[in-house]
Amino acid sequence: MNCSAIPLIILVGPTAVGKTAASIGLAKALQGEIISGDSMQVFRGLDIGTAKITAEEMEGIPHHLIDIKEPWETFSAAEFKILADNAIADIHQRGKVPILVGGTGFYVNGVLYEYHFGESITDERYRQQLLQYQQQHGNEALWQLLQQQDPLSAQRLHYNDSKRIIRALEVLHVTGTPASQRQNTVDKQTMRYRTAYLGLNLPRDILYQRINQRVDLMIAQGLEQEVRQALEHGVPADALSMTSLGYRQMVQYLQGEYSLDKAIELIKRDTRHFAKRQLTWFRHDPNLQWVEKLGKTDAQIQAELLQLVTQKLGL
RNA sequence: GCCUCGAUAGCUCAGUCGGUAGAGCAGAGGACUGAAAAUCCUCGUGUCACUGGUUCGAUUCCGGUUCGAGGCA
Repeated sequence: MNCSAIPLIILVGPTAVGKTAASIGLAKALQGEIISGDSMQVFRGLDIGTAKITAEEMEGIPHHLIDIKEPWETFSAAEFKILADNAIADIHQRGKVPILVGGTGFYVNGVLYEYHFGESITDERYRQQLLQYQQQHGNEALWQLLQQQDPLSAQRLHYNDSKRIIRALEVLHVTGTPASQRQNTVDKQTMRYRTAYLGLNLPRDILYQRINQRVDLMIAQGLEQEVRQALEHGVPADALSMTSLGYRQMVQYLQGEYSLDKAIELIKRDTRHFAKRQLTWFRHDPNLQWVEKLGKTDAQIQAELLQLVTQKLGL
């Protein structure tokens, strides 16, 4: 699909860096609409723990791909790509500027670059079988299975990365072709849209401080109650949405695995780890232009972002 | 005041029968093709509290000092 004529702004950055606030400024200045590029804000009812933007904070700017799934449903990068493409086309047709904002690097890449996800291919039962096999025979035996059936994929995957090994086996099982053959090599020279790709960043220690503070704020806002309600409303404790930061630890706390203090500490730590992984993902993208927030006012940051957009897209 | 125990990585601690040290956590770097807030890989960091002594050599043994914990008066 060639959409390369459509202009797109993408704003990324680690969690808690301040993407949300910055995105509103951009949208206002550019007649934009926002598409959330976030794997967890798609779930209804998960507001506090995902730091979801509130109606007031939106300031009238339309937001897409937030609250589109129930918390017991699943979601994927491939589905995100389809929905995001549709939203971008729709926004563009109405004469507005699409702005993709989020921290899920994999989702962003699916929209930005040509990833061949293919048709829907999952087989829950086969996955369960493999999981059982893994529990009985261990990680290396599972890897051996892949080594026999798709040596190329096996070579790329560490034998402990059982999640990806299971996926590779599943792909082969369902489609009959090895994952290594279905996957294309991504050419980062070619972006699918006419894109201004921007990243917001802060020095690590300041970012970590903000994360710690934000977790405290989430607790004060009633994260515990939000998780309790989700569970009461029938969201399984092992649902995809409950594996995310904040929810996973709260569920374990509520199940009596450890104290609330311990849960808070773990949420902070795991969120710091997450921010670090996000940085690793974004850092190596040749198309991403960084804006350092340190020592600048919101207005200065805004001006800098706008300047980069103008430079790139001529908007 | 006396006695006992402790002082080793940012934190919690292990260890060296004398040859300058190691785990976990924190932290750093990396991977990522339909679970990605997931999953996985790699990696340091030290005046071994201070100060004398014994010794070829002391973080390790002995003495003293400081700090901390407990006990006895």
